[in-house]
Amino acid sequence: MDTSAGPDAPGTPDLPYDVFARACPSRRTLEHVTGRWGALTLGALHEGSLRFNELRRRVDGVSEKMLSQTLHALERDGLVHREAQLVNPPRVDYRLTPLGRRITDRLLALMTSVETGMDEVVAARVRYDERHGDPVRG
Amino acid sequence: MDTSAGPDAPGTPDLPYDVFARACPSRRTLEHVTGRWGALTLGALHEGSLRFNELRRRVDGVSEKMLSQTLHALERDGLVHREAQLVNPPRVDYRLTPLGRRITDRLLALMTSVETGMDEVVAARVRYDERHGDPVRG
DNA sequence: CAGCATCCAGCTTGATACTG
DNA sequence: CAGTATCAAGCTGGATGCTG
Repeated sequence: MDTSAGPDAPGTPDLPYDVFARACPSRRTLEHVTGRWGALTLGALHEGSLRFNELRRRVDGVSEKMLSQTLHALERDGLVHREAQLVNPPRVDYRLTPLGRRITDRLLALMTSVETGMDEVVAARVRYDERHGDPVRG
Repeated sequence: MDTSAGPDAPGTPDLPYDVFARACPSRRTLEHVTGRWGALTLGALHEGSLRFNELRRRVDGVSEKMLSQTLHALERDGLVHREAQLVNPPRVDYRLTPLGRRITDRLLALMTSVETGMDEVVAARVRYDERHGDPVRG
C-alpha cells in the first residue's frame, strides 16, 4: 500500500513538505488556510470574485483589520488574486487563483462534512457534559 | 443548478448549520478541527490509535497543556474516543470515532493539497515580497 | 469604497511545578 | 505514563480615527 519511505507519515506520499514538522513552511500556509478568518474568506471567494466590503458582510463577524490582514496573507501565499481598479470610488476585487481554487475545493469539502456531522457533534457534547459535571467549554 | 433555497451560500446544500454564521455552533467545531493543534492531532490519529506521549512526539511542537486541551475539545465534539486502561503505569489510547474519521479524511485531503501546492506558494511569496518592499510576514 | 495606524484588553500559549 | 495547576508573556483581534 505504501511504496515510498521518508520523513512523512506512513501512507502519505513522500513530499518535500510536511505539515507535521514544526519548521516546515507548509505549516504556516495551512494555518492561513484553516485559520478562523482564512477558511471563511476562502470559502466566500469560492463562489466568485468579491469586493472588500462584500467579503466583510459575507464573513460574519470579521473586522476590517482582520479581513485586511487575512487577505494579505492569502495573496502573498498565491491563493487569492487582488485586482484594484483605479477609479473613484475605488474598486478592488478579490478572487481565488487556480491554486487557491484547488485548495479551497478541499476546504469546502471539509466545511461541509463538519456541517453535515453537527447533529452528531451536538449529541456527543450533551453526552460528554453529562458524564463530566462540566460547566462551559468551547 | 440549485434546487434549494435557504440561509446557505448559493450552490451549497441547505443544511441547518452554516459555518459562515457567527452564532452557528458548527463554527466552533470547525475551529477545533482546523485549529493549529486540532488539525495536526486529528491528522496524527488518522493512522491509528495513539497514546498521549506518542501524540506529543508526533505533533511536533505541541505542549502538554495544549495537547490535553485539544484532545478534550475533540473528545467532547465526538471526533476522538478516549480509552483509559486502569493499569500501572497508566495507559490511555486515543483514536478517531467514525465521525472523526469522516471529517479527518477531508482534512487530510486538504493538508495534502497544501503540501502539494507549496512550491507554488513559496514562489508566490517571493514574487509578492519583490513587488512590495516588505520585510517579514507569516 | 478601501484600506492603514494606533492603542490596548484579554485570550492563548508555553514553562514550570506538581499529582495519581 | 498521563495528565492538572498556576503564572507570566505575548500575540490576537476589536475599536477608533484617519487617508486617498
